Amino acid sequence: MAHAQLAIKPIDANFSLKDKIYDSLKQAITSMNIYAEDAELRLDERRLSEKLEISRTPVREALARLEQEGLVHIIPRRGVYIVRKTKAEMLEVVTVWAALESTAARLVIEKATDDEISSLRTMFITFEGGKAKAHIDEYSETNIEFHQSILRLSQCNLLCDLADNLFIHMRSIRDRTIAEQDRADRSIIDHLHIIEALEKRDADLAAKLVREHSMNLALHIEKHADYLE
Amino acid sequence: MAHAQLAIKPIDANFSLKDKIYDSLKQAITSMNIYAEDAELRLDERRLSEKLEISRTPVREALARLEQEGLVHIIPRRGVYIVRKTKAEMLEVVTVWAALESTAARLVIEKATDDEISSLRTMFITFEGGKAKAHIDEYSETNIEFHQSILRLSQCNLLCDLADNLFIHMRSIRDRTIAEQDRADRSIIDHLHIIEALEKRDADLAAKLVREHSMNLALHIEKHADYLE
DNA sequence: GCCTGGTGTATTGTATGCCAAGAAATGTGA
DNA sequence: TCACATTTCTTGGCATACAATACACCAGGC
Repeated sequence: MAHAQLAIKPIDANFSLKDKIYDSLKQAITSMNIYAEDAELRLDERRLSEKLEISRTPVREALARLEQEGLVHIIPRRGVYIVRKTKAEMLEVVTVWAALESTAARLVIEKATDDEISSLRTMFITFEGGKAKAHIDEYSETNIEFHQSILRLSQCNLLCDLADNLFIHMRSIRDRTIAEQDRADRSIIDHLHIIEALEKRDADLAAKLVREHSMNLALHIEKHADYLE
Repeated sequence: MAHAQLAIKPIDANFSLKDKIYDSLKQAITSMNIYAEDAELRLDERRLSEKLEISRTPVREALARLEQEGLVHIIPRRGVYIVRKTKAEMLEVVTVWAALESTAARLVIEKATDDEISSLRTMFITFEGGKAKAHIDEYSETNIEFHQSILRLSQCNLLCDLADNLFIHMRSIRDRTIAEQDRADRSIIDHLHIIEALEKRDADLAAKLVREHSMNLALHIEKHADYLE
C-alpha cells in the first residue's frame, strides 16, 4: 500500500564516488578471467573515468585502495596493472587461507550452536552419494558456500575479511581446480568429516582436517597449475 | 677494490609523494600512543598538506590507502580519524595473529635450517635464568624480534605482511601487556619451549605452543585491558 | 643499416579551485 | 531563557589545469 507521504528514502549518505568506483572495479576485476592469455591487465585512469563519466580523482583514490589490497599494482609514471599471482604467491595465499579457516573452525566450536553446525550438513544433501559428478557447477558454488559458512560461524569479522580477500584470488582459478571429478567427490567426503568433527566439538581435529583439506588444494596447484607462469 | 666501471645505482624512481606520505603517516600513527585519553585522533587533510608542504591530492591518496589498511577511518564530509580498536577487535587481532604465527611455525619446520632455528636461542641468552625482571624494556624488544623471526624464517611473504599489519595494533598496547614481570618470565619459558619444538621438528607441537602462547595474550587483554573502551 | 639523439604524444603525478554537506556560531521569537 | 532557524565556517569530494615523464617515432650521422 502506498503511503500518503512522499517516500523519501533515508538515502545512503555514505555514497561517495570513490567507494562506488572501488566496488565497481573490484567486482569487475574479480569477475574477469585474469589468467587468460589475452587478458587486458592494464587499467587506464582516463578511460575509466570517461567510461564512468566522472573525473580522474576518485578513480585514482579507488585505485590506491585496490593497490593496498593487492589487487592491482601501480607503477609510478607507467600505469596501473591488475596483479597476476605467480604460482608461488598463489600457494602462499592458500597456505594463509588454510591458517585462517583452521582457526575459524576452532572458533566455530567455541561459539556456534548445534543448530548452526548442523545447518552445514543441509547444503550437501543434494550431493550425497557421489552425485557430485553430475552437478559440478552447482557443487562449486556449494563448496564456496561451505567454506564461507565456517568463517561466518566463527563470528570473527577480521577473519572473514582477510579470508574474503584471499578468496578473490582463489576464486579466479577455481574453475581449473575443481574440474576433476574425483577431486569433487573427495572434497565432499572431507567436508563431511569436518562437519562431524565440529559436531563432536573436537577443536584440534576440526582444525587439523580443515587445514589438511586446504593444503590438498595447495598440492593440487603445485602439481597442475602450470597456467600460473 | 673499486670497479673499473661507473657505479651508477638504478636510482629509486619509486619516489612518489603519495608513497612517501603513506609511509610517513603510517610511521607517525604507529609511533603515537593512540590510546591516551588526550590523543588527537583527528587528521586534517589541509593541515597535513600544509605541514608537508604539498598539495592535498597525494595526501588524500595516502589516506585512502591507510583507510583500506584499517589504520584510519574516513567519514565522508566529516573528517579522517585514526582508528582505535575496541577490546573485541583487539582480541580478533590477536586471534588472527595466533593463527598466522602458528602456521609460520609449521613452515619454519619445513623450510628453515637447523642453524636458523638455533639462532633463535641466541637472542634470549641475556635473559635466561629469570633475569627478565631487570631488563623488561630490552626484553620487550627481544620479544617482538622473536616473533618476527619466526615469521621471517617461514619464508612466506604474505604471512609476514599480514602479520606486520596486525602487529601495528598489538605494538600500540604492548607497554601495558608486558608490564607485569611474571608475564615476562613466563613468556621466556614459552619461547624456549617453542624453540625446542622447532628443533625437534615437531610441527604439531610447535604450532600448538605458538598458538597457545599468543592466546595467553588474548586472555590477558580480555581480563586487564580496560583502557580499550 | 644501426645507433644516437631529438621531438611529439600519451599518460600519470600534483596542484588548485569550486562546491556541498556538517558543525558551530549567531540571531530571533516565544 | 530556551528552542529553533539562519548564517558562517570548516572540511572533505570532485573536477580541472598544469607539470613531468615514458614511449614511439623519426631524422641524421657514423
